[in-house]
Amino acid sequence: MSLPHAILTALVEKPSSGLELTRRFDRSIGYFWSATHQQIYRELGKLEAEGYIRALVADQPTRGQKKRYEVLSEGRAELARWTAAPQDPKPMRDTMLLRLRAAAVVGTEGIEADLRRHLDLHTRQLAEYEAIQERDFPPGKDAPQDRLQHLVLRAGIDLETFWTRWLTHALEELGRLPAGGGAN
Amino acid sequence: MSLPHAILTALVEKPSSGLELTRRFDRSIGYFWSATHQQIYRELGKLEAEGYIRALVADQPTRGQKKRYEVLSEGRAELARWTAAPQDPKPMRDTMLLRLRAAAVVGTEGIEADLRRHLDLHTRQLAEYEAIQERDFPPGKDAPQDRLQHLVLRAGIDLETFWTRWLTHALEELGRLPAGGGAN
DNA sequence: CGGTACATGTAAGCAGTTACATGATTCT
DNA sequence: AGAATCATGTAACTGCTTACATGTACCG
Repeated sequence: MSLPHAILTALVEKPSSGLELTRRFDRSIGYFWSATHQQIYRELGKLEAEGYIRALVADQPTRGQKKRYEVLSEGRAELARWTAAPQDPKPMRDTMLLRLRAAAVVGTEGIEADLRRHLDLHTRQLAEYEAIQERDFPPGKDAPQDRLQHLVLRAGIDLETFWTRWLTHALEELGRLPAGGGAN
Repeated sequence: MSLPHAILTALVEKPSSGLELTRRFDRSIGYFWSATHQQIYRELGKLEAEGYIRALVADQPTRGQKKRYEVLSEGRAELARWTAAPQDPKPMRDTMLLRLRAAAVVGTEGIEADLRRHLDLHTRQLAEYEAIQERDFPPGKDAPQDRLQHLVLRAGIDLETFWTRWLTHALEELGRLPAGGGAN
């Protein structure tokens, strides 16, 4: 039940239309909670029905017409409630780790190329995060309101740093292996 | 499409019944691909129907009767194919990061306790991983067949290390904040 | 007036979660 | 015989993904 709250957060930060939200999810919020435009439109409908947000539009027509949504006080209250409520961390689910475990029994044939590709993708993502950090959080001045945003960005940077290091290490190990088939 | 391959991997490592698989997912494979017993039984049925695995049982009855599955050569081939096939990394989805971003606009009230709780949970998980490392991969001897398994375990250790550090840092930042309400 | 980009939506399907049901075995 | 545990399943639901549909505005 996180998507509605991701949308509420985005709308509190700045009232937007569905497509604007979609773009913002691609840029910033989507870095840790991705969503497609279909999910967003569906969820906007629900949030409006529940009285958490309100559409500002010249009423009548509905398709192709731009709608701008804003958060109502009930929505803001729900977001605050959700933020404070305890939630268990979800168990990790990572396909690459699973594939390496599978490679241990069926052989490492072919996985190296994809490890390299992932390393490249994570390296790019890391560079993107670091560019954002330099732009939005230059060293020296550190406004207290921005501390939380910076903290979240730093999680992204540290995670991508972890992946680039781990993938590099994995490629080293793979190169040192007797090559080809797995155990059994 | 990862669950069937997680199950195939587990079954290649060791033929098992549904419940045995469930337990092994709780202990080891589930550390990076969790699954409940309902998912596992459903998926075992599909895998059998597709001719990837075979049940060894005294035929007739079905409920309450223990079934042991083994992987057929088609299943092994499918697993090898899947392991080598390129797959894009899934965008991250983390609720705690989302909550912190929400806290930046609706206030940090109440989130600190859950950050502490998560720090505790991740600290325990890290300790569990390190215990496994000491038991299964003692320093010094390093059989080449085990290198891949160790690599995967190390990913778990490094990830939990990241979370404990980041959560500690987050709690420090939170304590240094003007307390209570967010921006706006 | 035809094409492209903008903007909002519908429908179908799949994967994962939660709650519940049922049979078999073992222990007292 | 009754209770606890082992073992296998069914059903309903929620959330996410993929593919497609429809309308509007603008540009040449």
